[in-house]
Amino acid sequence: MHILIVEDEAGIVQFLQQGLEEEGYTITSASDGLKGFELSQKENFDLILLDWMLPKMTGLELCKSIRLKNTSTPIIFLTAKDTVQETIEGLKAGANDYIKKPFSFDELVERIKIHFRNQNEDEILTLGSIKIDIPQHRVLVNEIEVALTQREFELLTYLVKNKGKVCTRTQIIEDVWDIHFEYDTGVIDVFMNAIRKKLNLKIEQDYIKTVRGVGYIAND
Amino acid sequence: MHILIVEDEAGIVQFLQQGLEEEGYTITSASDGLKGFELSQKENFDLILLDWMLPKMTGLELCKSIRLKNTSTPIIFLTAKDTVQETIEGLKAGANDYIKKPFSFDELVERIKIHFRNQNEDEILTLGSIKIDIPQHRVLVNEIEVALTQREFELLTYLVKNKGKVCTRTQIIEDVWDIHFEYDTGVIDVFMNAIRKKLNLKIEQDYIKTVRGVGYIAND
DNA sequence: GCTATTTTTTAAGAATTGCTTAATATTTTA
DNA sequence: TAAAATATTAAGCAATTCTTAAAAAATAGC
Repeated sequence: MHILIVEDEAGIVQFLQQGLEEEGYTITSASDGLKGFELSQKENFDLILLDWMLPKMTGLELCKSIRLKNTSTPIIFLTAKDTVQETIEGLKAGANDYIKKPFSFDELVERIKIHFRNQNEDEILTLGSIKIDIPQHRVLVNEIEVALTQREFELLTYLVKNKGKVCTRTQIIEDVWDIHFEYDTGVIDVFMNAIRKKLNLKIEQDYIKTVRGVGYIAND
Repeated sequence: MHILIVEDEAGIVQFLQQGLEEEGYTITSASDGLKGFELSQKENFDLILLDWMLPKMTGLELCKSIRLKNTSTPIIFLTAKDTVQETIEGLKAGANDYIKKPFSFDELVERIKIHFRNQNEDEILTLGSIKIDIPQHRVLVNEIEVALTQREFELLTYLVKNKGKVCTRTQIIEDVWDIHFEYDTGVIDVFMNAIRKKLNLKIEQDYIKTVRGVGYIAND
């Protein structure tokens, strides 16, 4: 789990980083709002911790900017601005939680955990007769194991997690390949082909359909 | 959106119920932990508000019990137990937020809204008996799927998004085809024809009308 | 630390699908 | 009724996707 900390006071960053790394998180930090924004666009973070008062761009502006592009990554404010009005303003900007300084580190950790709780809940995904066992990293078709490589597994899992929704090629490149710039390539096609072959799916009638000009969609 | 309030002080229940109903929520309340548990199992609530000190079963026990069966419904504690230890205990029991009394009603509302934010992401447009499911990229006429190509889908969606307004040929070429110079062609006609055929629309009386000399208009 | 193996990516031709044009038919309006 | 606008159809062309093979990169074994 990768957390972005945007905070200008080095002492607080150090304290948070050390504590959260001990909890098993990977930390990246930015010392001003602009750097924070750039980082948030370049990488996929699982959660973002935000101070309010920041150089170059306030936490509030940063929060709103992030939300324009991405509505799902949890954002937690961690700030000395402690009035009810400010809290409400922060939440309205799209934050998921608002913690006032001084705060308890243990409470922060608990409040972070909330957002990761239901993530590995779906440990076994299904798509028709296909079972994806995430902890065991295995894929079964009609109870018979099929060996997939890492990327194949990730792509399939991504499609199944978004079952019923079209996944665009851009989204797939962003979320599965973690590439955040225009990238014209045929990798997706190659991997889709490999998955279909290994899982023995026919293009026309089967679980993963091509949506021409857009991407792919999984459906039982 | 249906909210369950489990709280024994009638005054608080009344205050919450009235305020939240004004916000457009449907409220059901229980005055002790046991009733709260039974209700939570009988009905599907979208969110649960929980006091800690309750007759028959404490909020903490109730929270844990609910979580044994259901991990997704958001639970918010609303309690006078205000120490860090208690907060952590509440969150560890599976709650999604922990608000201390006395609290600001406006902040409570904002914190409730957080949990409903990403719900109306699934955009479904309608035009009479036609449904356009954007995330699924599907079009249904009387619940029967009709296969449209990408351009057909975009054109139809554009017209339906501008339901009730005339879309001029120039606007359509600009917004759907992304062509920003004078362009004299019959493409639009060809696609309108294809859409009408596939959706089985009659020209004269149906949902998409031709506005001679201008463009087209959609209306239920 | 080098080699063998597996996995990922690139690239290129084949197949498919859908877009556009153009030619013709029909409808509307003056 | 003639002229203009829209509807309809079919065919060539363009773009996307599929498939395969081989190169590049990463991983594992010795």
